[in-house]
Amino acid sequence: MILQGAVGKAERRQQILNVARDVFAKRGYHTAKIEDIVAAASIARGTFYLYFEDKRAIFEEIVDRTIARLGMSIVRVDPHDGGRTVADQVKEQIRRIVRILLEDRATTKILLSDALGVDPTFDRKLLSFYDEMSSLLEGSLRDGQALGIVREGDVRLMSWLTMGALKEVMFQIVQRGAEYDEDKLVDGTFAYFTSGYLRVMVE
Amino acid sequence: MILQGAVGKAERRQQILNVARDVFAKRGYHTAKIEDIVAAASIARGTFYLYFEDKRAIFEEIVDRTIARLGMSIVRVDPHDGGRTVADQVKEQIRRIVRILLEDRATTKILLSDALGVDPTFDRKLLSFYDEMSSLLEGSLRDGQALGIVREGDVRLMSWLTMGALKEVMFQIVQRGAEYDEDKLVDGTFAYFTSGYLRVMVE
DNA sequence: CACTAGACTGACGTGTCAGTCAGTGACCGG
DNA sequence: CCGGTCACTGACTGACACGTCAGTCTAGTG
Repeated sequence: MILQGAVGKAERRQQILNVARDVFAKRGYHTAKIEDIVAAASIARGTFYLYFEDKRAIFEEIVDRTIARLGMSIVRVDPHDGGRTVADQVKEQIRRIVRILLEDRATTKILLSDALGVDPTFDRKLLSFYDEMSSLLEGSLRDGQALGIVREGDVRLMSWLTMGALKEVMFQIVQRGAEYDEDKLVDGTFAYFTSGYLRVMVE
Repeated sequence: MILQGAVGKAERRQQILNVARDVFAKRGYHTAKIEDIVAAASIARGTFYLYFEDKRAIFEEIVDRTIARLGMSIVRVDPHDGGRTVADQVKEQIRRIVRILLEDRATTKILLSDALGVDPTFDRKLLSFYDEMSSLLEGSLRDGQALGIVREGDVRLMSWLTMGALKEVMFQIVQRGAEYDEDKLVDGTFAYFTSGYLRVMVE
């Protein structure tokens, strides 16, 4: 049995990953130097490269993890679910997304402010993730329209508006390090989707 | 009277500015090299530096112009305006913003995808611009609540949701180079703000 | 034609970092 | 005690792109 000097391989890897996440969150991808990461992790420059291919690779791994979790969290709303109303299911959907994003604020900040513009290949990947999310949402909205629980109108536009609204709120919260009651957040957002906010005679 | 060889100083400056805007829009701030800009403008490296301090300066100038125009376009809604309903005024507000952003798509793309993460100082500037916009909106929403034309609820949250929704739509449109009928866009967005889209029993 | 102003040029010097690699010491099995 | 393995180190290298500046070219002027 081998007793590592200080830490095992997997632990070291995880440690570097965590430190790098914080550094990226604090300084942004381009401003963050490998030097900053290794200094913060108290390891030598070379050690970093024993665990990660290069700067981009570690960044990608950080972002990928959260993207994957977000992707997994999306569940199709089932209008015929006996126990739960559509409203509850939508709320739960919002809650799941909010939870994941607030759980690791550093990564969320990276995802929502720095991840775009790192590298053309990576950009495409991220954009297609958003596309996928958006398409899923569009599909749901179309189903909803068929069932009469979603207002008529351009579903693509609606899905963009919805994604953007959520993204911005999460960005603002992590950006400012603000605490926000999860229920208030979910309910407020749900109310927004349900009925907007402007109460004004039209026509 | 002096007749310049090919172009006057002001024209040259403007030419470089336009070319740089396109290059930034296409490649992103960090990927775009000064070399790309001067090549596209068919000028020498040195010439660039006769007109602009450095890369950051020209980028800032491009973004600043649009930010300033956006800032100027915001008009307070006046509920007691004889001729125009609140609804019309809000629609017009949306239309003004959409117009400015679609008028120069290249700059809009830069503003909404690359401008963050360029430089800590610049980041702060951009964030405080968004803050300002958001505060203005919050104020209007509060007024609206007092008048009973805006639903009760957290105005800060509402303003974030609103800004994000608009930003995302504009981003998607310029990102994809999609054509979108201005009226459909304005009406669709307005409808979203007015009444959301989910038609579902609550409680 | 000689001279000047100033717009323009592009080879060059320089700093910055990402990534490398020869070397060190700890530990282990024989 | 010795050879080997393994995690780790940090000085080093090379590429890249930024910004400069000595020099060119052209159009106006006397």
